Amino acid sequence: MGRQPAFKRNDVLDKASKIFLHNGFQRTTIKDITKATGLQPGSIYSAFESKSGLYTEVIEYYTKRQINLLDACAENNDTSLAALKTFFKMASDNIAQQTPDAHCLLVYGAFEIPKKEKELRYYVQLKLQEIESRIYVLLVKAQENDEIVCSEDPIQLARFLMTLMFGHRVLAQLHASPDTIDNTIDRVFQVLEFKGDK
Amino acid sequence: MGRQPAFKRNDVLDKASKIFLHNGFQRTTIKDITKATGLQPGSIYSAFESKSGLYTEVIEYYTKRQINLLDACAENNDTSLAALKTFFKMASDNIAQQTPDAHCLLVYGAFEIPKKEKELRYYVQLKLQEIESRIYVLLVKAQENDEIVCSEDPIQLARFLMTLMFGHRVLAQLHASPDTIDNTIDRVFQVLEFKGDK
DNA sequence: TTAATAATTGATTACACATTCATAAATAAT
DNA sequence: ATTATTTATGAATGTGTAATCAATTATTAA
Repeated sequence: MGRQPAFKRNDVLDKASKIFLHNGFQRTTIKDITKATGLQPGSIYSAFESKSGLYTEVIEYYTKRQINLLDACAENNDTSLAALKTFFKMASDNIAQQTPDAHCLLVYGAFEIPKKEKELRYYVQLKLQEIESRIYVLLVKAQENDEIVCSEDPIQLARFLMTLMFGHRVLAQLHASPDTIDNTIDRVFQVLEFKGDK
Repeated sequence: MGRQPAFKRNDVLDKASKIFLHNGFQRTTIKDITKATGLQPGSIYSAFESKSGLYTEVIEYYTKRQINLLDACAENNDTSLAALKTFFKMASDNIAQQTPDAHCLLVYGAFEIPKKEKELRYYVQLKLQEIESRIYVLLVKAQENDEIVCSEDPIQLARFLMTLMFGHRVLAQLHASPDTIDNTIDRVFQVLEFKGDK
């Protein structure tokens, strides 16, 4: 009973995520959201409570998509190592090509969400850890199959890969050249693959 | 002729840099600056023209200090490799200890300066390149003295180190654990030192 | 002393923006 | 049809803040 919502929640999240990804949390205005979605402020507030509330759901939506991407890599590659390489290569291609996906909502948020928005900041951390733990799982599998060096702690390796990815997200903001990015990736996987002596 | 300024420019820059480092460009208000410096808005505007103008000078001031740090490392270490290690270890200690210097004004700015502030963003890029080129010089020296692997392009190595540092600055925002940071550094210098087989 | 110049003061202005709310419109149960 | 319930509308509100400016104070040259 009652009037039907005139929008699909995921549509709004999708459009909002694109805007947040481009302008960040602070510099995205409700007006931007209304323009992109065709909704009025009141509708947005009744559906998401606040700008922070909307952002929280966008983060959830975004992270799900990233994890789906990682899962797809795991399915479509023969080895876990290949899956990881594909995942990182995809990200770096986006950065090199300066597509909208060059940026990461979570890394962006880590810098940009106001300090007083404690829950929001915490949530970002949580979501990055979710991604890290998926990478960890792939690394463990890769070690079990002797695809990568086994003497290293996979927890530390996962954090190393995350750190690399973070660095790339900074490069994305700086419009770094494609070869800088590729080169860095190659170097890091050398570490994993134990090929210091190439 | 005319009244004397009641402040030393560098004092203002120093105090402002601490605030910008903590709150970023966007969330630092002129009121914050007036509180920290004891100056009134009018004085700040007549001295620095605008918030962006002040920020620009702060960036210059900050970068000079970073480069002085790097130069000091070069002087106080026997080898260029040791100098680089010391420099990165210093930064990572700040991150691990969560000191104010855990954050980098330039990396922070890369994410956070509004896109329309084109000159400011460009300036940040420029300053990061200045730091990169100092690191490049040290890497070339290290190669000349066979301290690190010679088969690699020192330009790419410098960018690799910068990327690592960028990643660390993200970790700083996320309150990463000290051992995560140290571990990552060790791993990267393994690459430089060619010790895949430790 | 006086005039010319420069810096300081801080209230004021103008604007951007998150959020609200009274009113209107749609939907479903009775 | 009527009523109850939910959603949509968009103008209005309140707040925070970058920037301004007329009045004031200090400094120096003549």
